[in-house]
Amino acid sequence: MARPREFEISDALEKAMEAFWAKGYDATSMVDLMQAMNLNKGSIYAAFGNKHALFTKALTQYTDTTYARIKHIFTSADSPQAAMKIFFDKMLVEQSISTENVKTGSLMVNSIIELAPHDEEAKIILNRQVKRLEAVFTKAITHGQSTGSFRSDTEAKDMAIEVSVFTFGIMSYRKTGCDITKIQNITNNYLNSLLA
Amino acid sequence: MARPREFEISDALEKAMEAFWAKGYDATSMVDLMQAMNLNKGSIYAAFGNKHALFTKALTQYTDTTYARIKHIFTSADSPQAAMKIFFDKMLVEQSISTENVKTGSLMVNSIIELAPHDEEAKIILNRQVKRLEAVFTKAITHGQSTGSFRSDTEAKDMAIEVSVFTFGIMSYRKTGCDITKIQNITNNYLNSLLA
DNA sequence: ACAATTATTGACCGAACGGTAAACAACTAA
DNA sequence: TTAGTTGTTTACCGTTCGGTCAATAATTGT
Repeated sequence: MARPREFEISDALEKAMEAFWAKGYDATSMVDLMQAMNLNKGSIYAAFGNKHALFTKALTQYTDTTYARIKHIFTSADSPQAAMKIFFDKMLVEQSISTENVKTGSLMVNSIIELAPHDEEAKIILNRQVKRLEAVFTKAITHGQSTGSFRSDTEAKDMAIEVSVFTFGIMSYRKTGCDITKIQNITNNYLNSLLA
Repeated sequence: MARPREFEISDALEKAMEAFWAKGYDATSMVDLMQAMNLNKGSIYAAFGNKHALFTKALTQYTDTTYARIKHIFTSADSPQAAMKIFFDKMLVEQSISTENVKTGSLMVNSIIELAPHDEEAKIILNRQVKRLEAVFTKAITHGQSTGSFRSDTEAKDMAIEVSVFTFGIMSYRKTGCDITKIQNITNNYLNSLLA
């Protein structure tokens, strides 16, 4: 053994994630990251390799914890429509009550737009997240359709993708800085339109 | 009078816009722009001021021409629902058959996500575009509701915002590189769900 | 106590960044 | 023809970028 690390990897990744969330991958400099993580440049490189590797690790930690939280919502809620409502509510709150209000939108959607077209590694992580969230939606909608609470005029899988698309829309639209209560209203309308 | 400019301002802005569309504002360097516009650095600075001014001018030209095209669709179509269908179709095509397929998504949504939170000038241009597009939607939906073709259980204005949000969603979701026919399918479903 | 190992620190690197300016070229008015 | 004006070219500027490395600090096994 030797000198132990003075920080927790996952704490550092969390801080890095917040920095990337606030400014995007490109616009977040190593200096920004050093300040956000409260670490020297050398320590960051020793622990994570380089800026891109740091990003993919932070992004993976983010997608994994987010997926776990969403999955938990859908497995513990009383019904599919209750789960969907909680999901939308939490999603909106998560975007708003963060540090300094700089974390607007979703790191997933932000990163898809900035990086997916030309960053293969990021794309893999992000597409994986999209796919598994859609699987959660599909399962809930299928269940909801079988009990008659969800509309049955559309295949569950297609409806799940539509929910995904709508979610992406909310995440993007919120970045215009519009009133959150307006968005809550729109979201409630949309949710109701999914029900039978 | 003196030596005339050897290029057209709007042509140069169009080329700049394509470059910004492909890589985003930050990631597009002046060298990228010089190549895309086929202009020397000095000429660009003489004509447009600096990188940010070039961007806002290119963005304004883009939002203005796009708005004109969309407005034309809604004023010349046979009915509100026909207009909405043409709008969604055109929107999807515009994202796909561009040069080298690098222009994915929408410059408006891409820019909102990258810049709106911290770039006040860009935010003004973009919010203006969002607002006037929503006005077009609202007018069409109001008309559609009065003739009974659109659902009337939601206020036209709210439904217009929902359409806006859904459009944002499509623009973002497309960046995952998913199959466009899948998206067309989802979009058709969504459009039908707006009708009475 | 002391070697071995690993983390931290801070100075440093070349490259790329946005931006500037002087020299040159092309046009007009007189 | 020439003076005045403006566009184009190109070399150059300071700054910031991501990244490296040698020196130093902290810990463990023996």
